[in-house]
Amino acid sequence: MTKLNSRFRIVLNPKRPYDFGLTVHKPAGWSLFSSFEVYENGKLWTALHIGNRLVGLKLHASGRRNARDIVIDAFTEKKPGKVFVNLVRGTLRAKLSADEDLKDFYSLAKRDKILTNTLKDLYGMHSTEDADLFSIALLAITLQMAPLKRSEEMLDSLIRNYGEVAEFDDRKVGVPPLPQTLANISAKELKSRCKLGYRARYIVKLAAVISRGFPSLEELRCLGQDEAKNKIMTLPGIGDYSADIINPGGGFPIDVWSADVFGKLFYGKEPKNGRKEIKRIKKEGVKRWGLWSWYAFFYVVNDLENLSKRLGITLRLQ
DNA sequence: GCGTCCAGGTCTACC
DNA sequence: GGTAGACCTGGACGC
Repeated sequence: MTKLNSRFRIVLNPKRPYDFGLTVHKPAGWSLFSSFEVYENGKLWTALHIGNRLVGLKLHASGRRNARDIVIDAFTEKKPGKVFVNLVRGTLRAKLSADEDLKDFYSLAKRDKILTNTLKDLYGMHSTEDADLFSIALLAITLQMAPLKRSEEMLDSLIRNYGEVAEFDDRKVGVPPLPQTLANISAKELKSRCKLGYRARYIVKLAAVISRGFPSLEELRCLGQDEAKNKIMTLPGIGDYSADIINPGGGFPIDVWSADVFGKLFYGKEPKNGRKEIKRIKKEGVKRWGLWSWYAFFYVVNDLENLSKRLGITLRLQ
């Protein structure tokens, strides 16, 4: 448990449209930085590592509905200097996509029979960047070959057993372990303590590779979508699907579940064998939405219930 | 209660 | 370059 008693405030003025609630607390239940974060009455308490320091965050929106700022109270163990405050500001500005312009995506979505149905519910929702490469890679690996409930149990167990707890503002938020922590744990121990199965050896190898030095999410973003994906796929246990989840440049991560969803949306029926149809459905999505494929995926899976009603089809929820 | 099947992929060996 | 088979665990299902 790390007590974070020093506090400073950052205010971000995001590019409009920007819906704070939808962006930091996605309708599909995706967390911003940690599965242990808390969202109550329009406020989010979360935590992550920035520049090797644990930082607790309390975020809320302020101002008129169409001109709202993001107000962030940041908590650290020791009083930060000006350089660190600027680092936190820049990091959060990027991770919260405060400078992102969605004009081209909305222009595409308004002309698309599927996406146009999502705009009413999700207008102003931005995709956000995960806390760090290792955190999102852990999520991707625990999602492999497991129902969502089991994936959540594996990830929660990793955080409870090996993660850190940030205590600030009368809240406690667990954050995923650092790669250097898991690089020194045996796969056997990890497997039995966190019920990870064969994924344990991937995670230990992955932790070793990242802790020895690997481009950060920020650096991968600068490489461009294809080059970043090729680089990410060199990581142990990370294949095509997981790389599309991790890639900060975006991807179209189709697995068996989403193959059912997009199969219905594209062809009107669920594929008979989802696993065999993944390639075809992925190709269709990328052809249809191009550079905005990730955003299209993101808007569809966060609006399944409403899409089901509007299109008159049953889309399997997560 | 017990056995079998299989799930929101990836890797490896083999052809 | 393509593909079958192995890989953990736990819930669903049939008996």
